Amino acid sequence: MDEQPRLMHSHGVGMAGHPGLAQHMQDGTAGTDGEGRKQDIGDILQQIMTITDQSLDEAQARKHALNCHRMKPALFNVLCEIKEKTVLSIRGAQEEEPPDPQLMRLDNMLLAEGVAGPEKGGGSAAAAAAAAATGGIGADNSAEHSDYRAKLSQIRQIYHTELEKYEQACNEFTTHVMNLLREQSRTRPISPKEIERMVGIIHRKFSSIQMQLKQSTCEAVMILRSRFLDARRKRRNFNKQATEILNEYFYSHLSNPYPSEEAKEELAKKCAITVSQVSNWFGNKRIRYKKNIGKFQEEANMYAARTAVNATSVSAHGSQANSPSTPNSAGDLFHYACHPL
DNA sequence: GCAGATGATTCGCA
DNA sequence: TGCGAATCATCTGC
Repeated sequence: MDEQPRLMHSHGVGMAGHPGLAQHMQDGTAGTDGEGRKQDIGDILQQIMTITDQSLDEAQARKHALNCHRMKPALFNVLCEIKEKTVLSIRGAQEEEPPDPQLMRLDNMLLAEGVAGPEKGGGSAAAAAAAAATGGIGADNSAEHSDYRAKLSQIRQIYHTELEKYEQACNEFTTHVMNLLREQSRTRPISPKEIERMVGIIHRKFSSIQMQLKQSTCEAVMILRSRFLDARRKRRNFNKQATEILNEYFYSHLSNPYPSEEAKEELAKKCAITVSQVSNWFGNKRIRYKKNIGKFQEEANMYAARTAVNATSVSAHGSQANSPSTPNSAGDLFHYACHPL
């Protein structure tokens, strides 16, 4: 390709509006007949304007004819001058933009969820975090986690495929435009900066498409996550044994039904539930007992009786265990019943 | 299907 | 941060 025409250089001042052309004409490189010159320039411009309407072969032939045209250098100089003026007016318009905060947020979120960046077990950390947030340890967790992981991995795969597609399309389009500009630089002045600017415009367009992709990926992850959390909300009643253990502790500590952290941990272990479930249970129990002592009286009596039997048998064996499930005394029940929460 | 029971969540307070 | 209170959502027995 001919590199020479692409160079933009300064020109003398002469004819108003087209000083380069004037100088060019004055130094004898152009024709002498004024009307003929106008006609020549009119022709050459017309050919440039219509070159894209022609077939490839026709266009190639025309391009060749244009490149060899005797008026081409003069026209090229004029275009160079017009261009310089235009460039001055647009200079500074393409300064480096700061990174888009929304894009940064999306990137961070995709990274945190394990969708973007290196694969970290397909978002198992996120699944674990979601599970931890609900305080559940259910036995069926692994199945739900694997389901969550599978779906997240699917989202990740789609995201990366689409991203790759966009990047490929962007590169192809950029190359195409650059080739076009190089080709056009044979007939009109195009500076490297201008090409750079055009590439920048293309990249910005494609990055806005990428942002949409990132946004919809984030939405998909959010929906998946909320569905996962909703699934965790499904409650299961504790088994009878667990309820017995919790009730025994509650009624044997009626004067102060607030288990310590250690006691909660021990109860959690015995009942095969989490500490937070123990806390929930005691919270619910206290409030419901307080609201309707009469209704719970029978239950309280039953556990009090059981407490008495246990205490007797324990004392008979000469040892007074102090485990959370070991009831204190029936006095507690009386005290609590008389002094409700 | 309905009412009551029950585990979980949320919010305000100390 | 733990608790009480209100509320939600689901389970369970009828």
